This record gives sequence, structure tokens and C-alpha cells, in this order.
Amino acid sequence: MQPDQINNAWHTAAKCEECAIRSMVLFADLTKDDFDHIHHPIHELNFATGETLYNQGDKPEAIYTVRSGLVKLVSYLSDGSFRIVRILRQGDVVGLEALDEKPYLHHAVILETASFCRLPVSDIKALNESSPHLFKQLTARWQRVISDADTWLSKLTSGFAKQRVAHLLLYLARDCKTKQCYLPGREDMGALLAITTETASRVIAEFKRKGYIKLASPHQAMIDQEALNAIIQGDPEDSSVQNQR
Amino acid sequence: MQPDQINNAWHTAAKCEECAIRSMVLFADLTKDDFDHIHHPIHELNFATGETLYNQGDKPEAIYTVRSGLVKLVSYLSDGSFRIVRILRQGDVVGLEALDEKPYLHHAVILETASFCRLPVSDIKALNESSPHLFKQLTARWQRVISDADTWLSKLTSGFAKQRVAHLLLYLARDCKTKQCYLPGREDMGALLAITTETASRVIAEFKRKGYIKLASPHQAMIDQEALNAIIQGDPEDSSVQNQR
DNA sequence: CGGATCGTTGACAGGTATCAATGCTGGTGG
DNA sequence: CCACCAGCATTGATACCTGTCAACGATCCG
Repeated sequence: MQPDQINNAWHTAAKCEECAIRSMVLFADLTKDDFDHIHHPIHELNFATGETLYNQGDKPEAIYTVRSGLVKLVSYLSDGSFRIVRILRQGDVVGLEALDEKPYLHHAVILETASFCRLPVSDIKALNESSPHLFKQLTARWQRVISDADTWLSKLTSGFAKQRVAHLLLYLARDCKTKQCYLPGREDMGALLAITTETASRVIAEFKRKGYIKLASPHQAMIDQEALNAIIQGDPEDSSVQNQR
Repeated sequence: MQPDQINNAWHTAAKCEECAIRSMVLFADLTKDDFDHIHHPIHELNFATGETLYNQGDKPEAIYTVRSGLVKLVSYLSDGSFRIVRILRQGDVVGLEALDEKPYLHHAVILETASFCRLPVSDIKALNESSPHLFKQLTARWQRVISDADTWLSKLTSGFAKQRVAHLLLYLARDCKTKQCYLPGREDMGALLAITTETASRVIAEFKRKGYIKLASPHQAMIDQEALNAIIQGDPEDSSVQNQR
């Protein structure tokens, strides 16, 4: 993890204004005047797979926007098991709870090499006082988190294991033209869907055998959206007897 | 459902200032000046059990704060089944997505006779422009929704049916000194926990037989927190063989 | 090459869904 | 007032999905 610090606030601002994914990020519609209010340099951070952005309970001094890569938010339960409560990607904001001065609620672990912009909480707050632009974006982020959580809850935690996996793959491939998506490890998949590692493995193995998914690389899969949708609808064709719920 | 409209903005403001649960609601730390910016009257609404506050897809013109009662947010899936994604109570905000100009994402149905304050989106926005106070409260609400959703996800959707029910009852009874809580109908319980109506019924029936819960009224139960916690930990004593996960 | 990690597969038990039938309760109309 | 109905809760029998325990294969890396 090598912070790529830019030591000049003005440069930082200029950088934000030129950001390739600016339309997606928190500062999307700030004006040049707004940027003048950012007093600290914006840090750019790069992380490799498996590294940790922050841990649950850490003091929250910044929020992060995902510029690229994939991150999972992990929550440990009292019995030692863990659940993955969210997966974040380009344009998403990580650690929003920092704005509420609450310790981070999860462990944020990198799934695919990722880069972030680090936004100190103090800057966000100051900026919000001076400019109404940020509020709109923050609202949108919060909204997205919540509606994603709802989707998650309603689709990824009910039905048969096959259906959950199908939902997950389609979720991971959403608005991805190539129909290619990140394929989580089996343990993570279990933690995402509330199923066991073995069940996750069995389902993925079956999907592979039937050609519903094809590996592009160890953690990238091409998916057959139609077939997966059929699974979700409870397609009788998939060897087992009629299943629907 | 009988709107109890107050036709004078000033009165409204005075009312908010005197609100018994003001510390819990969105307008918690507005100043008198702030209230002057509210141009529309605040409606107070009362609903009986089973009534609908709004439907999924409705045009979002207001958000609501819960003054009393209990509300469920229901999401229907393509196959006709439904999931309850959240339960809201005093001090919670319903319909936050309205701030983002998105159609309501759920059906909001009253579980226990409830009263709301109706806050037009236009007012919220105007108020936020003129005063920084509201922002802090909004942040807190969003935060709470998200962290509740996480709890939900990690606790209420994994483990055995017994454990999920135990978690749910403790969740419903949280910070309730009397150890009494709302007891959902079995179908709702199923929709909350991703189990079937029959399984929910079996579990509740067993809990009643063992004295873990006692009915105070058809939809109110006294709960034995200790016993329920033991269930969650995978207590072997509960007739079945060792279960833990 | 050997070890570690991860994915796959098998056998089996047990939890839950499913289908079906029977109590229970509150409200309605005769 | 009581019979009756509709909706909800409960319970049983059975099939099957999934968790559990265990073994084996694949891959990566030192």
C-alpha cells in the first residue's frame, strides 16, 4: 500500500476537476470555488488484493471513494463466523459512517487491486457548510447504499442456494457490457449468501459443468445471463425437480 | 387515516419546538429561525394497523418521521413472494429515498397504530440550504438505516430458524425496558427471516411451550432475553442436538 | 519437490420446505 | 344470542436441500 500523496491543495483540486471518473464521484458537481475550500491534500491510495483499507472499530478520519477495483465490507459475528455485507466498486463511497463520527462498522478488504481517493471528514464537513453542491451527491450515495442493501436482503438471502448464487453473479455483472464479472472465492461466496463453502463450491461447479459460467481467469467469469435468470425463476430444466418458492 | 392538518406554518413551528419526542426526530436541533423557513404546514397523520402509508413506485413528495407505532417496509419479488426489509419505530424516518427524487422503493404498511409527521421534500431541501443543522440529523438517520440494514443482514438471515427468530425478538425488544415486544404474524416473520410461515409458527410455538416467550396480547410478547441469547449461542439444552455454526 | 491454500466431491444426518389437515378466534348475519 | 365463516396459527408426514465431516485433487510458491 503506497500512498501517492499530492502535497498541494491546488494541484489536488485541479486533479479532482480533471478526474476521469469525476461524474461518478462525490465531488461530481463542485465548482472551482468549492475546491478552494479544500485545505488538506487529497491522498490517492493504491491497494493490492487481500490488503485492508481499514478495520472495524478504527477511528474514522476519512471516507474513501473507489476509483477502481473491488472492495468487500466484512462483519464478524460473536461466534467467530463472518458475513460480507456489501461489495463496493468504482464510484462507490467507503466508510460513510465516518461522517457520523462513528468508528468504522466493518473491515474493508480489497478483492481486486483498488485505488481510492481519501477524503478527510473535516474537509467534507467544511465543504458542506460552504457549498450546497456536496449535499446532493452525499444524498445520492447514501441512497445507493440503502437501496443496494435492500436488494441484497431481498434477493441474496432467500431461495435455494442456486438461485442465490445466480442472483449474486448477475449482481456482480450489473451494467457490465462484457457479461464478465468477478468470481468470489467459495468462502467469500458463502459469507455473501449465507450458505456454506461446500454448497457454494457445488453450485459453482455445477454451473461450470452446465456452461452457465466460464472462467476467464481464476477470479473472473463469463456468465450466461439467460441461463442464470432461468435458474432464478426456478427453471425445471436444471436437472433437479421443479423448484420454486 | 385522517390527516390532522395544521393550517398555520407558525403554529406548526411552535408545535415542532414543543414536540415530546423532539430529541429523536429530524428537526431535533433546528433553531426558531430555522422554523421560520418552513412554508408549508406540517401534517400529522394517523394510521391504523394494516393501512398503507405509501406504495412502491409512488411519487415521492414527502418523507415521514414516526412519532409512534410500528411500520414495515415491504418489497415484492418478481415471483410474487415478498420480503420485509426493515421495521421502523419511534424516531425513525420513512421514505428517505424521496430526498433523492426516487419513487418510493417499498410499500410502507402499518403494523401497530402509528402517527407520523409529514415533511414535504421541498421544505427539507429549502431548510437544508438555509441551515446547516438539518444536515447533521439527516446524516445520523442515513447512518442508522445503513447500520440497521447491516445488523439485519448479518444476524437475521443466517443460522438456524430458531436463532433467527431469537435474534428478531431481541431486535424488536431492543432498548425496551419492559422486555415486551411486538410479535409479528407468522407470515410476516417468515418474510423477515427468509423462512416459511410454517417454520416460523413451529419455532414460536416451541418458544411458547418452553416459556421463552409469553403472550401479553395477540401481538405483544414478554420475552426471556437470557433464554433467547442461549438459543443464539447454540445452546445444546434446547432439545435438539448440538447446533452451532 | 513438498507444503499450504483453495476448490471439488462424496456420504450422511438433520433442518426446512412442502403439502395437507386440524384448531383457534374474531367478526358477521340470521 | 348463537351459528357460521374467514383468516390465522398449529401440527403432522414426507421429500429434499443443505450443513457437516471427511477425503481428495488442483494450483501456487518457496
